Amino acid sequence: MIAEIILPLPIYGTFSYLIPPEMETEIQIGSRVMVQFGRKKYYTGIVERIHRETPPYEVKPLMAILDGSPAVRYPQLRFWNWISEYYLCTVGDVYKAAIPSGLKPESETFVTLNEDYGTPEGEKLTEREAMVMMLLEEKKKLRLSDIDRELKLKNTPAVINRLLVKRLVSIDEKIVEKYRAKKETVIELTIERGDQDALHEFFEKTRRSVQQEKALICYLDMSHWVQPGAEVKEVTRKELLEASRISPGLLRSMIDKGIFRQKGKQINRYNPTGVKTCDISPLSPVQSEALKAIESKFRDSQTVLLHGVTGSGKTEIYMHLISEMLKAGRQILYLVPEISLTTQLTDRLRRMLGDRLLVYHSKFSDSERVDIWKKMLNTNEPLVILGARSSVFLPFSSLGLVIVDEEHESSFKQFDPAPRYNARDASIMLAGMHGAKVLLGSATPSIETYYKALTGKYGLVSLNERYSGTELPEVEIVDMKEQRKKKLNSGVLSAPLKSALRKTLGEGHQSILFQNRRGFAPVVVCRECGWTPKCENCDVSLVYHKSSNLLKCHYCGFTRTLPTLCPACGQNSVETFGYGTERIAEEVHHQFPDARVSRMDLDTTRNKESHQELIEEFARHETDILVGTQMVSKGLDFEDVRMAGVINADTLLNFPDFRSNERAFNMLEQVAGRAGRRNHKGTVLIQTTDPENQVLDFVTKHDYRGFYDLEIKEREKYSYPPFTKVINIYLRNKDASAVDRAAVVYATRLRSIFGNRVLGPEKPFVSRIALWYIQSIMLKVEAGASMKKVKDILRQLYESCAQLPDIKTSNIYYDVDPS
DNA sequence: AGCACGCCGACT
DNA sequence: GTCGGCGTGCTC
Repeated sequence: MIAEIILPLPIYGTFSYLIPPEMETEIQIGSRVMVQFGRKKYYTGIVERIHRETPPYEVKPLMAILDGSPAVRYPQLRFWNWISEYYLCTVGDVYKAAIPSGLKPESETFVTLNEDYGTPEGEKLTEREAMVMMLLEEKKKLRLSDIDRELKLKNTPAVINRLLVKRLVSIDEKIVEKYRAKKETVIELTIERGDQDALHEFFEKTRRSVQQEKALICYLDMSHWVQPGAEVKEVTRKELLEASRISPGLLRSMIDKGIFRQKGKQINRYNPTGVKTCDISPLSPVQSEALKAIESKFRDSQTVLLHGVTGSGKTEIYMHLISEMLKAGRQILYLVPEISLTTQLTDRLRRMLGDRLLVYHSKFSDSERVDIWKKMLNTNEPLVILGARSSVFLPFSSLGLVIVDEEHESSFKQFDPAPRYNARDASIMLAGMHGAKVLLGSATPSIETYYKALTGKYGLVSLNERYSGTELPEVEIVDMKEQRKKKLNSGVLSAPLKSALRKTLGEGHQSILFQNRRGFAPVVVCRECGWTPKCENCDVSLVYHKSSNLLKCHYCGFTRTLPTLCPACGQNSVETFGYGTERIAEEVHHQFPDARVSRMDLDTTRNKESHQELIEEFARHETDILVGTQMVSKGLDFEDVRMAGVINADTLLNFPDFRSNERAFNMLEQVAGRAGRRNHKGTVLIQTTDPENQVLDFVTKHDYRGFYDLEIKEREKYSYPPFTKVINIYLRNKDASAVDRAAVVYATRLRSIFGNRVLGPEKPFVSRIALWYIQSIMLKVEAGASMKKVKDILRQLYESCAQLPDIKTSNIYYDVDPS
């Protein structure tokens, strides 16, 4: 029998392996298997299909089946295939993204120094061989990939092969296990429960030591040992040490005395220990009406859009729906943008759900993710998964409901690497496979979603009233041209923004300032000759970061120092211009020396906790003014925030693509939503040089519908989604002119099939990233057209062009439904 | 994506 | 000759 195996590679199709007879009974669809691929590599693959058609080539046997039962459920495999077809990538790409790497160990080549041989005197080594030997003498054993990285050599395998022939090194191919089960030490008494005499004896033994007695009492208390009827509760070493405040040495001596014994126990990381759950708060009349409406719409539509203004209490409605679905015994997927996975939301859900809540996102360690995966595989219980985009891949057993909060968020779309999927749309497909319902929630629904809701494809429920009856914030547009003319602004802060900050500060409230740019100064230029620092790998200018005194590339991470003398003309005339969050925070601090100013952007939230810490500090009102990027516009709901300022709306409004208006409107509405929650009307100030811009007008009036009506006309007029489907085709090459030629050829061929549905080729916004030159072609197909046909044509076209000179050396990839 | 293989120019 | 760089093709 033959098994078709999905491997974690960007190659189309599956690979056939022979199932050894002894594995025939054990193997199942979805099983994890270890296979040899090529001469030396071993990969973990997934069984997609089992059949008896012997292929016309030689097949290798499966090495092993890794688990007793499948690690991937059947509906998931269907889902993977759908993603790979719809988003035009390989199933291997989907597999790579879907499963935590701890579940897919693979082999690595290790190189060891051959001690017996040493370095023979007469033997001549080439320069590169000598370098490898030097490194090995220091480290003895290295991964092949480490040698590559350390020495920055090319073609390392060739060097290693020669050393191998000279018998100076040996290599071995080892399968590296990345998952570590978490172990915990549990403490228990060495006696039977109920043996009063023995217990008494223990007290005698510890009588001379206050500390030891304390430890014993503490244990008895924590384990409910002497409570009649109560079950003995497990006490971990850590808990006991913490509660009794005894030293580890003391515990050790009690173990030696034979009072306690300790044992290791594998635990699951996800387990929140014993959280008490409490009832959910009742809904307001408006909310219950909305809930009823949602439930009734679910009768005819799989997907319902809940359009509710900020602060209308959508979360409470979600909670009631979740509770109902749990009662029905089904699982719930609650999708949120990564950034809104704050403790605020998690704690709230935890209080209601206790350990029926599992949280899953990218800041978790891989082993933690494996634990959640395993937990879900081993259970059919009703559970709630709260997670970011990638949680659509978890092994649900019976999904009953998907909630996509902030459904308009572009971060639900993955852009790089493949699979370039949209978790919102994918989750709707996934729900379909499980017979589940989907609730999309947003204050500013995406144009596509709202269109589907208005045309009846989705059910629509609107919540127009804020829960507490708070009015929406007052928005003021500040004309920066006028400010500049009248010389009213100092730096980036206009007079009205400054006075609003002062007023808010004076009243003891908090403010948020939004600027969509990190770093100190985005423009660095030589006053004399116009030289400006560029990234060596990308087609972008470097941004000056003051705290590290470095010029940084925001695309590939390249850095260099800020030169004191201009590298082009040698003059002492390099200057920085423009404002990033770092500089704004500095300026605000300068203007308001008594205010506590904090900054929240990618640079200040690099590690797992710092994002949380900044938010908590802000929540405790230890910060008066918070300056930040996108991050400050999401999931920060604090009562004390009365003012939100947008430093510069221009970049937002002038972005060169069809979603620019939508993005700007959503962004600004969202920033506005931060100001004035619960009974207090807030103020929003938007600085711009284009105060007449229509988008701003709609933001001022908080008029989503007005914005939508205008935008949908534009989309129709210029044939953009939802009236068409967009597929962006990217070509990548390290050679700039080759990629240009390839793109022209490709676009010409596309045009001969699709006519004026093809736009481009053109250089994307950033036309070179990490040494790759990029060209893009846009394909717009009528919404009603058969996507299967389109995709078949694209695949055929690719195959017919693949051997053409410049295309052959280029990489081609697709972005379906770009965001 | 790796990885091997084979071609080609540079250099002893 | 040998070394190192790089393009090409294959992997069940």
